[in-house]
Amino acid sequence: MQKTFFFRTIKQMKARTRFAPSPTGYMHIGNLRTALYEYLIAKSLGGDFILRIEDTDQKRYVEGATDIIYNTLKQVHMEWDEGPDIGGNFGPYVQSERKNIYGQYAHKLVELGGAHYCFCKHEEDEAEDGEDAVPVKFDDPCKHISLSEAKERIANGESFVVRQNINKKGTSVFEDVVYGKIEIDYDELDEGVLLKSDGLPTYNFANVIDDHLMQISHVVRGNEYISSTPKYNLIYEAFGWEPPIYVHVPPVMKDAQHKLSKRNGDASFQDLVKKGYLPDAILNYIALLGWNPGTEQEIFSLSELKKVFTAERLNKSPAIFDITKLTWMNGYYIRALSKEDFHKLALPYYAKCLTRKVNLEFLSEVLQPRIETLAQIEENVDFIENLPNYNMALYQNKKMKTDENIAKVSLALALDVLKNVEVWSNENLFAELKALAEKEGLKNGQVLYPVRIALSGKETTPGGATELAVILGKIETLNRIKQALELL
RNA sequence: GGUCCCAUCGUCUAGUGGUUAGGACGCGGCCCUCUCAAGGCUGCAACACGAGUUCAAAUCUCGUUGGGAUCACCA
Repeated sequence: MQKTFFFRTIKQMKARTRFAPSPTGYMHIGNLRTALYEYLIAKSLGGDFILRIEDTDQKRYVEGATDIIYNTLKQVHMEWDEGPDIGGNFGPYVQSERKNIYGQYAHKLVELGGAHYCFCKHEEDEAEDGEDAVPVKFDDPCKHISLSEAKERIANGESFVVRQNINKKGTSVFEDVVYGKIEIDYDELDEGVLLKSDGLPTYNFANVIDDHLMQISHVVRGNEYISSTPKYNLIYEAFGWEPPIYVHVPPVMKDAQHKLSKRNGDASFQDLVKKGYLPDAILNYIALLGWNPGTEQEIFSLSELKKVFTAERLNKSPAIFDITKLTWMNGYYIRALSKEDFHKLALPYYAKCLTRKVNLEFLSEVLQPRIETLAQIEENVDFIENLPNYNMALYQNKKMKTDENIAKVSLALALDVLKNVEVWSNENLFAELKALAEKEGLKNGQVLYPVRIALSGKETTPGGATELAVILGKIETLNRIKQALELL
């Protein structure tokens, strides 16, 4: 008996957070960061992370959008403990399937005095009175309709909404984990619609009902919800429920004055992945946008984050998304990959631009430390497929002490040597050409530089002369040198 | 406009009354070097402004300025 009680208490105190995106077909970076923080709060406290789909706005529903949500979370390995696809004890996890629940609670809230029925006609597009338009607080005449009359009109089939009552005077105070104490006058709150005429709830109502019913302990959301939080508290209060712990997070910005947004054409998680960013790197980067561990460590795996994350170290001020730093971090992750893993990731990119048979394994080795996004592969390997038409002036290099004349001589010498090389490895080729330079009284660069140009036709290449030779293979290497000799 | 919130290098940030204001990205230089990278070393670079409290303020208070959010049958 005692034991059961103890267990139950623990269970009720368990941390439970929820990621509640609406299926708009776009995984916003800011949303993903919120999801991460929700996940980390739950997991750092040994709790559960719940996925809930907020589709109460049927106008915004996009086909296939939930798959994007599932796939994104899977790609970054944020596994959810309950959700539409896997179920759980607090389902359903899709708001449109919870319509009846909201209806019941909405009517109950009216009985409790926290809301009233409203029959006002909804103005679709209210005329804007120019820039001076000062929103006037809506004073709902329906608030004065008696409950019995309202019920009668509803019974007669009249269209209605349930609208919140704000009867309190004075100041609402609540505590937020990141912003601290927030005070807002009840006068500022408007009596918003809770249940729409289509019978579905607005976010303002659904989130309260769901968060309570699903026993969510920490509500994490954008700070744009701060000003309406007192309204939610009023609903909790009317029902006699305990409000959750609030964690409002600042937005992720594109620049000092604009949020990162789909509307501005800013990159979504999918876009970044498409551009060659690694999911792990993206996740690591956004974790640090508004949070820091208090140490100087910056590279974190998800499991490391679970260990060190605390919501108390979340920042209050907005953070600008810096693609340059993400790119650096992505490069770091690419370099940290095993040879094999990098090669696997590179393969699809090779397939897009290479048909020539070359040593792809070795190509991957030289490429790995040289690129910061997988998309940079293409620009680095283009010369392999087709030798570009290059200017002979490329053979001039002061530091290497070469020019067209020296190139002509050393390429001819190199050709003779390479023709007879049997072991076509980087080490061996380098040793052979170095020996050649020494024998001929040339500087290493006077041999190697022209060879590299002859093989690539480019000023900069991923790898030196002998590395390119290994990638291209013996036959193509000899061909390209012969070709260069003809041009010179 | 009312209300709420925010303010340290260009960017992400550390800092909770006494620091040469630290780190990371980026940028410059040097080393290494078969080009370019990677790696190592190094340099430049910030407390928005003004009062006040205090022996002492990036840190506390007030104001100013700047920015953001919110005021939907969207979330």
